[in-house]
Amino acid sequence: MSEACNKEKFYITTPIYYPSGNPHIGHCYTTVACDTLARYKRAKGYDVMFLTGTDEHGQKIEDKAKEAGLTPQAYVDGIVANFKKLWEFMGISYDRFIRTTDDYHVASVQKIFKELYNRGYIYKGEYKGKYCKPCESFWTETQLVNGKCPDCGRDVTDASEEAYFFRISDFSEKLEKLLTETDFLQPQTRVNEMVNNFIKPGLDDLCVSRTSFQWGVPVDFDKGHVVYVWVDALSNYITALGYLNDKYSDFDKYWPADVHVMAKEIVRFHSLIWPAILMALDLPLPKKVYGHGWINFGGKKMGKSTGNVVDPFILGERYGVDAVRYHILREMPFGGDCDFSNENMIKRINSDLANDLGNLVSRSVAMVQKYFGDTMTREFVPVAEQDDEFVGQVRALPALVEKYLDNLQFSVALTEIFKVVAAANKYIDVTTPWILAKDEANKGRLSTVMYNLLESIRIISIALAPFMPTTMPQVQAQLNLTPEQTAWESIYTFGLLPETVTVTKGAPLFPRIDIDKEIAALDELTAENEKKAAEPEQPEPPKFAPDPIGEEIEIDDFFKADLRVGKVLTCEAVKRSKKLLKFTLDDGSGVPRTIVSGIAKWYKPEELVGKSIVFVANLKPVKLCGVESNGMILSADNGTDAEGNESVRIIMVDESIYPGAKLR
RNA sequence: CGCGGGAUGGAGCAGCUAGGUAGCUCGUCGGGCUCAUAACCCGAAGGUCGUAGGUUCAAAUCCUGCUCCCGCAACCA
Repeated sequence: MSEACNKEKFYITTPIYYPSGNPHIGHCYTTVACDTLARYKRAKGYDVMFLTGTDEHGQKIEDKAKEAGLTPQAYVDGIVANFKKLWEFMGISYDRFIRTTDDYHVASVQKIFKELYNRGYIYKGEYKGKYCKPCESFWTETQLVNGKCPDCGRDVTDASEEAYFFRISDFSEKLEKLLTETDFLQPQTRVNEMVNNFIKPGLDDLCVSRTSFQWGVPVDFDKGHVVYVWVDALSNYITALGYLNDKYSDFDKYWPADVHVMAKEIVRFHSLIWPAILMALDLPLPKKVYGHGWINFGGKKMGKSTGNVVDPFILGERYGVDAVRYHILREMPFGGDCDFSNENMIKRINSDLANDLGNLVSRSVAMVQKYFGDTMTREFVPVAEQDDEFVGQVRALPALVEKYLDNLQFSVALTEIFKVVAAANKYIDVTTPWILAKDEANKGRLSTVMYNLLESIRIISIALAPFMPTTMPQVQAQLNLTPEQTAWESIYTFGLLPETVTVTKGAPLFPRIDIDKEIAALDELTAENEKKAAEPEQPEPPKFAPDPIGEEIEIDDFFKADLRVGKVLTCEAVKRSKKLLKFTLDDGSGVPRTIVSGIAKWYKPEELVGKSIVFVANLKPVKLCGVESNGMILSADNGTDAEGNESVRIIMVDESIYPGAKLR
């Protein structure tokens, strides 16, 4: 048996990110959290597999590539390179990077799909939707724009597309048990959401193949079908270990995953679909799925704080990668969301990293040098009432850190570590080394105090190393620690540091940041970026490309639609809806007509009252968000504005036209 | 009555599961120290714990109504 076989394994994954745009601070949070955990487990002696990667298929990528005038592959290659660059920059120690366009993954997915089919969990059915003939595209109801094809604006027809479905409904009882009776899904608060919203109403079988786009893994036994996201993306967690492929061969070693980490919006897929797929394949389930919160930028402070700089490259360059890693892990509470602002980040860096930690190391090392020269030998002179509490606190730290890290409570673990940093600063105050140094008779006591400080710094540096992998080795270098003295297990032994220590003063670990100057600099940076972003827009006149003219129709087709003029009597927002406005119209009939229209984004209700508009009068009524709508208000797609937001304007007509007048 | 989360001193949060002196960080003010990155240490001011009721000897904590925020879901006919 090789040594590796005796080690316990730890398999941790980030989601595979969707490279439809460049990586941002949110991607960083998940990945840094995983990296910290991976480093911690490695330090503890686990055989760690840390997987990350990219999910590169699907319609959206196909579209984005077309927009950019690239092939989908070329498009994703570019963005994936940026992801990899960022991870290198952030010090992410992933062991493997999977791309869903990797040959071995594609081949495995085809086998998995076939296997699910053979087992009877995937069946061919019909995917009902809307079809646009000229575009040969399928759309779901929700993709339609004003009931028309979002691509060309032409009418769509009810149609069904042949598609394969996964019988997730077969697993709903098992899934409910998994979620409610185990701690599979963390934090627990997410469980209710899953069970109430998805399992209790009944799980619909999942559409797992599409024919409406090509950029995906082909279903090898049915031409024209492409595997639709779920089976393709989720199975990366096993194909990357070599499941049904020859590229790797450590599936047996690492599966099941110890934890899948992700942001909360994709918890649903990982806690319902993924376990169901694994159940269907008769494979063990991951031990834990952890959904963390989001980094928001909403909470704008009073004052004129303009846009925040959140580009991780810029932040890392200005403040150091470790400071950024520290901040996001410290700020994000277990399970909840946090608000990101440059101001808070700088405050945090200054107070925690520069003032408390950096300064602690700096003053301690400086004192040793000043009072003993570079090398100090400890003479053991304890003073119980000064030392015991402090040393006890340092000794208690490792257990706390491990407890919280094992539970993915990064911010709490950091809080505990920094309590010890504060205690060390206080210890200096209580023991007053500068007074001891004045009397040669106190040299022994002084050496004990300094030793205790250095030893606490050693332990702190080990505890922080997974969080701040660049800076902590610098701390350890100042104490000239050996690998044995920085090994994780050495954290338990207060007093491992030899009696004779040599120190080497280094540069400040975290230079203090002048907050006002820095905010000003960042604002300038932001302004520049905004200018840059705005400039190229200006030379080009606001572009408006009318949609192509639709299919030829007979005049009778036109007269099928009964278009009328109506005067807006009242207009109000529909409750619990973001997009809808509810109109009552005078349509000439004497009875007010109610129409609901999705134009809340472009008009305020009050500005429409009294206007004369055109509506389709003989449209079949439907309920929208609980309100019955009798018709459709005509509006024009008016291109996109400078920021790329689409614009929609209502057709308004001459006030002199009577309500109820028919258009032709 | 779709599901869920939140409302605690100027700011950001903890405390609520198992009711009983309201705690932390930042900021402000005062003091101490001088080893240190104008850093560190101590102290003080500052809270009707969203609102109205209820249970209880006792409620930030349990129950009910309400208001406001935020996610998810739904919704652009």
